[in-house]
Amino acid sequence: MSPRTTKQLEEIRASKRALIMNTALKLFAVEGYYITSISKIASAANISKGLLYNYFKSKEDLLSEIFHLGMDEIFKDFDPNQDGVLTKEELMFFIDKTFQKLNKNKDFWKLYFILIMKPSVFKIYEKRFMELVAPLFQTLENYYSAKGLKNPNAEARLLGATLDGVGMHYILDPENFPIEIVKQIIIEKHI
Amino acid sequence: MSPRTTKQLEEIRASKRALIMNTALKLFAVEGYYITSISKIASAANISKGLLYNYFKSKEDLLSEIFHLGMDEIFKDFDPNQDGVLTKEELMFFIDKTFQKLNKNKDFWKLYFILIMKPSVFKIYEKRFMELVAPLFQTLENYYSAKGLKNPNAEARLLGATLDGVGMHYILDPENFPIEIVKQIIIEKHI
Amino acid sequence: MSPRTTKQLEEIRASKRALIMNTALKLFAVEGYYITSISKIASAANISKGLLYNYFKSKEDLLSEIFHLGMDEIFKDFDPNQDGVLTKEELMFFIDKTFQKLNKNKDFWKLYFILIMKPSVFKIYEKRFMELVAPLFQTLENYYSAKGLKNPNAEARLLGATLDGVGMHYILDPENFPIEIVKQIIIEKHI
Amino acid sequence: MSPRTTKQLEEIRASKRALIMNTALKLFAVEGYYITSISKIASAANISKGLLYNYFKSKEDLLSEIFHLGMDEIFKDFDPNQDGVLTKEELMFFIDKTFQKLNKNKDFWKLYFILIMKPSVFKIYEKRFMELVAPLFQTLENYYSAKGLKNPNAEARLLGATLDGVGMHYILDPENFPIEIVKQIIIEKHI
DNA sequence: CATGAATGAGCTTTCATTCAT
DNA sequence: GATGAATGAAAGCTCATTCAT
Repeated sequence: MSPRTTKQLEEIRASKRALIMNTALKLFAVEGYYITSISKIASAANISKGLLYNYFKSKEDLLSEIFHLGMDEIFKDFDPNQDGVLTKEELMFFIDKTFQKLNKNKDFWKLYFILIMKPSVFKIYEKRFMELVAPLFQTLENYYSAKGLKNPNAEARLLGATLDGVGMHYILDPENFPIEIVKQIIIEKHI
Repeated sequence: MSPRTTKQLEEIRASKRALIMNTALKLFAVEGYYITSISKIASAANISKGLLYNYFKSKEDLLSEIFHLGMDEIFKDFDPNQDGVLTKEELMFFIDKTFQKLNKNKDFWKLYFILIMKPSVFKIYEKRFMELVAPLFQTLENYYSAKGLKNPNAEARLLGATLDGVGMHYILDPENFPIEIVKQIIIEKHI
Repeated sequence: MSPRTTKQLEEIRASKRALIMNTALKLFAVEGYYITSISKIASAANISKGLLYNYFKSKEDLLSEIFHLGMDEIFKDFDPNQDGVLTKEELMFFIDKTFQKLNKNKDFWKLYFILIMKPSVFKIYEKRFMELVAPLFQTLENYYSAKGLKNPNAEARLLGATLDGVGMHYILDPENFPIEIVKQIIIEKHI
Repeated sequence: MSPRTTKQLEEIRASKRALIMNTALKLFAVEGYYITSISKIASAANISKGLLYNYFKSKEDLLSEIFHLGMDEIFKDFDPNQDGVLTKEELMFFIDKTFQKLNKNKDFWKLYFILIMKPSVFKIYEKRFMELVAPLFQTLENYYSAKGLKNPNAEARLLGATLDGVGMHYILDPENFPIEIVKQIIIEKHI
């Protein structure tokens, strides 16, 4: 009789939004962004095409929302006390956490690797990406600097690249990649 | 006015084929595979769309040919004497060579990173890829084994992943990435 | 807390109906009929899309209602005593009144000119339109006939067309069109 | 065997372009611009949708091309010796010619009246339109000025508006509108 | 060998309309 | 009376591919 309350509506919107984003994330990661049509997403989420556009302005917007949300979630707890100082234990914890996240969000990371290489798309995310990643690199650099290494910046860059490379290889072939031992070796070499 | 000899015709075909492939490689790397239309490739190569189909049976085929040729070229001299034994000097040379190639073929490597992550596409190339890469990994593993390391396979995998990660980061931001110093550190850490 | 009386409800309905029609008229005139979506009208009128359909059974129906109401209002006082006889003063008054109305209802007249040319739409309104306009033309014809002119019908038709043409030009460029002087000339030429 | 000559291609392009424009003009005039879908145009012209986009960048572009070509053709011989001086005979000739053109290009004129009132569209054509029409009005003004009339500009504007109004009414109801007699009366009143 | 007009399937997107609440 | 989530048909447009020349 009476219209739904604001709270009800918000719940509907939030849960449907999440449904669409999760469905799309999976498809984007498994099939690729261009291959995945709006129709496919809609029917996989059991909604109409039209409704999707009620939640997202465009296909690109949907991608962008997924990516930003993912980045925020992934990076949010890499920011423990923000003092910029890293102990040996903290760095070990950081690396450990990285691998845990990789395991828990394979779909997102697959999308991340796909997107990060997409020329036209990377520019859109570059700024946000740099904002999130820059402090991380700085902290790492400080760590290596305090350790007395000659090229702390290069060491930090190398660790970042190594983690990305390992992530890529692991995601491409999760069954055969010796992820645990590799993690140990990284800790030995880079701490 | 005499008809072209078979040899001349073959030369024309070969050079036109190369022209198309190089044009497409550049566009694929810079703009992306889906964005790049056959029309664009044809007009960038100053030929007609029809002619392109005279050389490649589909857009996907063109991509595949580029990728395979690239892979073959890139990997062909990583196979020096095939004895499977690597000295310290040879490994250093190998790493050095890897970075040189990265620099000389940025377009190809960009395409390589894009494609390798594309789920639907990777499967097509997986076999050939593994054939090319497997002996490399084996040789590396032997090297680390001979060196007495505990986990030679993981060490080999890690070096591969590290090189890929560095390649990715370097290609994304060639101006700022300290490629030379990173190379030195890799040599220190992994040899 | 007592339920609203029937009369109150009727008032609410009437005023909301008018609100929707005025909002839509403005948007139709300024943006065009097809461009203006139901959503836009609803949000401009601060109501829900659903409610709009409580008052009008379709977009076309809304347009039709606006147009009919406008026509009725515009033409209602062109029918003073219905005796079909027009004095010179009455004709001057008529022309004057026409221009006044043009000024007061520019939005409606713009819509009128747009719609009158729309083939598919004109047929819908043609009958009502003719019913309203025919007596006017008849009266004008009688006037010219009484004045002894050779082609009273053509004179009446010409005056009608002239007023429409002037209306169009005035609405397209209200700042520069010398409406007052033009009115005087029309009076001179056509009375 | 050999590809078509440039001349052949030009002929194909020109005739197909004209076919599309004529088909679209008719449909736009009879059904309206928005109602007429690209599919309808294509199938009325017996070509595929895709081919239409080979000749026109967009639906709007097609409309624009039709309108501009029409305007140019219509106005091109209203520019006899460009001396800006009009004799009584020339003005009569001008009015006569106007009505002839109206008759020969009813479809175009219908489209013209539809478009000229379309808010969003008129702005696109305004400039070209003004360039074509302004000298005409100037010449008319000079004529009335030379005749010693008090308000030559308003007289010119009125004649323009009258011709447009008559055009509109005639097009809306060609069978019943006494076009010939009306023309005579206009000549009497405005010359 | 070479051309580009032509096709048509399939894409993203819009929007009038419905209906459970 | 009032809401807005949901639908689905249809729109404009793109593009890999074909084929007559």
